Amino acid sequence: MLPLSSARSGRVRLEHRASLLPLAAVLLCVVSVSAALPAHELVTNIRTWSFNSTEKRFTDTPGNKCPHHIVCAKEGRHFCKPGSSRCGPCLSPLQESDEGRCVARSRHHQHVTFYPDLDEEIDFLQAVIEKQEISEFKPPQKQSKHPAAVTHPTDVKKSRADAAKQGRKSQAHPSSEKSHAAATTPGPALADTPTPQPRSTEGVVRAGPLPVPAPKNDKILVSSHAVWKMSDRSQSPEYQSRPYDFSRSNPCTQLFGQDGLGNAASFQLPHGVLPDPSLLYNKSAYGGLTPSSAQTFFAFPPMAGDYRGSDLQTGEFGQPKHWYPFAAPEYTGQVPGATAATQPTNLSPPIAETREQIKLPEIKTEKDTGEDYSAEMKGQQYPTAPASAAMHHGVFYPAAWNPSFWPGIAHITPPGNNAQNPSTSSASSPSMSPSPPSNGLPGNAFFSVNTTQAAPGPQAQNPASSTRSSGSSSGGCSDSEEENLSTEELEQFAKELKHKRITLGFTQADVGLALGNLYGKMFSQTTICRFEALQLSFKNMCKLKPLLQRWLNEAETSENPQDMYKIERVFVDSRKRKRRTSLEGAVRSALESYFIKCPKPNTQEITHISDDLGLERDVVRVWFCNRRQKGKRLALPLDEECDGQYYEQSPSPLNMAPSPIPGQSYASYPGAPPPTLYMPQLHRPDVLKQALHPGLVGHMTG
DNA sequence: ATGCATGAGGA
DNA sequence: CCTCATGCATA
Repeated sequence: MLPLSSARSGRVRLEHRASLLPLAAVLLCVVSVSAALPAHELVTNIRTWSFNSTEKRFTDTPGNKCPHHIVCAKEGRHFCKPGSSRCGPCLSPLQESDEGRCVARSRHHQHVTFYPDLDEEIDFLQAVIEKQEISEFKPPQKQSKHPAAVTHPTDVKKSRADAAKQGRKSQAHPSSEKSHAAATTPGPALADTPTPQPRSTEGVVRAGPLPVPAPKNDKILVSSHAVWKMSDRSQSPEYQSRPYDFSRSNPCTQLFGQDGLGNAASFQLPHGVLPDPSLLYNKSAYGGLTPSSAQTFFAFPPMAGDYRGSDLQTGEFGQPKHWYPFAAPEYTGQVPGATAATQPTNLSPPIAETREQIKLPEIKTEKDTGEDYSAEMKGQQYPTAPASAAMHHGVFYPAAWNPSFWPGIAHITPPGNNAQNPSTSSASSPSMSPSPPSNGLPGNAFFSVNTTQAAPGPQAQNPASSTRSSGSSSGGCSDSEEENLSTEELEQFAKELKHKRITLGFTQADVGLALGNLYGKMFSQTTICRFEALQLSFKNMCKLKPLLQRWLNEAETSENPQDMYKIERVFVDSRKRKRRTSLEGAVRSALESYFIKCPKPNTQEITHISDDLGLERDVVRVWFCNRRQKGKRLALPLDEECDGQYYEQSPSPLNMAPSPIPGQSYASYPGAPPPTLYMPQLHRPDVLKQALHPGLVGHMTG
C-alpha cells in the first residue's frame, strides 16, 4: 500500500511517536474504510483526522454508538456489528486477552502483545487490516493498487486521447472530465463541487486534498496537488539588454543639456520625483483579487516575442487566412500547453497535468493583412476547487466600481447605440458571416461544440471578418442586443462578470477563449481584463457586453460550463512582431512630462523627443498614441488639445513637479467625485504647469 | 494588470 | 498621422 509505506517513511518516524500510532491506525483504516465510505466522506474524515492526529480521541467511544472504525481498528477488532455499540471480535490474527484486549498471539518469535517497535506494529496492523478487507469486502480488485490507479489511469488515458482528438481541454475544467466520468460511473457529477481531478492543474495551487465524488467502491481519492507553475518565463533578452542606456551619451544631454528634461540627471531621478504615471493611478480595485498566480495567460514566448516567425508562415502573411481548425505541427510544439499535454498522465500529480487538452491552433485571417491572432493558450484554470474554496471563504470583491470610475463617461449619454454607433452590430454582423462556423471549414466542429448555444448567429462577431477595430467602430453596443447601456449598467455588469467568472472558476483568458468558441470572436485575456476593469472605451464596452453577457448566461446555465472550452485553440501569430520596447522609468517619466506639455506632438516634436530621449521615432509616436488612448480609456478627458501648443513654461523644473497626491488628482472640478482610478496627477492643470520644463517648452514652442 | 505594438479605418 | 480596438509580452 503506497500510502502506508509512505506514512512509514523515515520522516514520519521522527515525528512524535505518541501520535504515530493513531496516525498509523488512521491510515490503515482509511484503506479499509474507503471501501465502504463514500469518497467525500472519506476525505472529510481524513481531514478531520489529520487535524486531530495528536489527540487521543480515537479511543473515545461516543455514547452508546458504535465506536469509530478507527477505534476498532486500533483495538484490533472488527468493526461493530450492525446495531452493536461495541467493536466486533478481534481481528483474525489477534486473540482476546484476559483483559479483554486483542493481542497478537505471537509473531516472529514467541512474542505476544504489541510490538515495541512502531513500525513493526504498523506492519502488523496493516497486514491485519488487509486481511480483514479481503475477507470482509472481497474487493474485486487487488487492494494493493492505489485506488486512483485503479480507476483513473486508464480512464485518464482514454480521456486524454479523446481530448487530444477533440481538442478539448479537460484538465483544468473538471467538467470536461466529468462527462467522461459520468459515462463510466453513475457517480454524481457536481458542477459546483470539486471534481475528481487526480491530475493537478498547473498553475493552480491546491492546498488540500480534493474530495472526489466517486462511486461507492472508490478507494482513496485523495490527491494532493502540488503547485505547478510554469508561469516563470525565462527572461527575455529584451530585459537583459536595455534598449536605451542613459548612462551613455544620448541626444538629450546634447539637446537639452542644461534643461532639465534632456538632462541626463533628470532621468536619474528617482521615480519619486517623476513617478511613472501608472503609479499614480489607482489601479483596478480588484487588484488584490487577481493574484498573479491565477493568471491564466499562456502566450507564446518565443514566437511572438522574437522575430523568429516561421518562414513557412511568413510566406503566407500577405494572403488572407482562414480559420484553421488544426494547429500547425511546428507551432504546436512550441506551445507550452501543448507540450504539457503530452506529458504522461500517470505522472505524479504535480507534473502530471497541466493542460490535458491539446489545443488546436487556429489561424485567423484578418482582412487581407493576414493578421493572425497571436498565439494564445488557455492556461491554468481554476477548476472547481479553487472556485468553491473561494466561495466558501466568502471572497470579497471590493466594490471598486465607483461610478466615478469613468469620470469622463459618467455624464456621457450612452451612445444611443445606434445613433452614435452606426457601425454597431448590424454593420459587423454581416461581416461576421465569414466566421468560422459559417465558412464551412472542417474546423467548424469547434463551434458546434457548445451545447446550448445562444444563437450565436448575428451577434457572433466574427473575428475574422469583422475587422477588429472597425468592428469597434461599431461605435456602440453591438448587434441586435443594442441596449441602451448606461455607465452604471456597464459597471454593474463588469462587476458581476468578474465575480461570477471567478466564482465559476474561469480566468479572463478562459472567457476570452470561450467567446471565441461560442461566438466566433475570441478575445484576449487583456481585453477581458480591461473590460472588467472598465478600461475600455464606452463604445467598446457596449460592444463587448452582449457577448460577455451571453457567455455569462451560458456559463451559469450550462451544466458543464467547461464544455465551453472544449474547443481550445492556439493562435499562432506568424507575423513578426516588433520586440516590445521596454522603456526605462526615467524615459517614461520624461515622456510623461512631454506628454503633459503636449499630448499630441507633431511630427517634428516627436522627432525632437525621440532624439532627445534616444528613442526611435516610432516608439515615441506609439507611446504618445498609447498614452492618449490610455488617457481616454481611463476617462481622462484630454481635451486640452494642445497640438503644437504647449503649456506655458513653468518655473519649476520637471524634477520638482508633480507630487504624487493620489486621490486628489481628479478634483479638478467642483463637486467632482473623489479621484478614483487612473487619474494621472500630471493632468491636473496646476500640475501640468509645474511639470513643464522651461527648456522643453522653449524648444517645443520655438 | 498594464506597457508597448499592430493595423483598420478615417481625416 | 490619428483614433480605436485589440493583443503580445511582461511587470
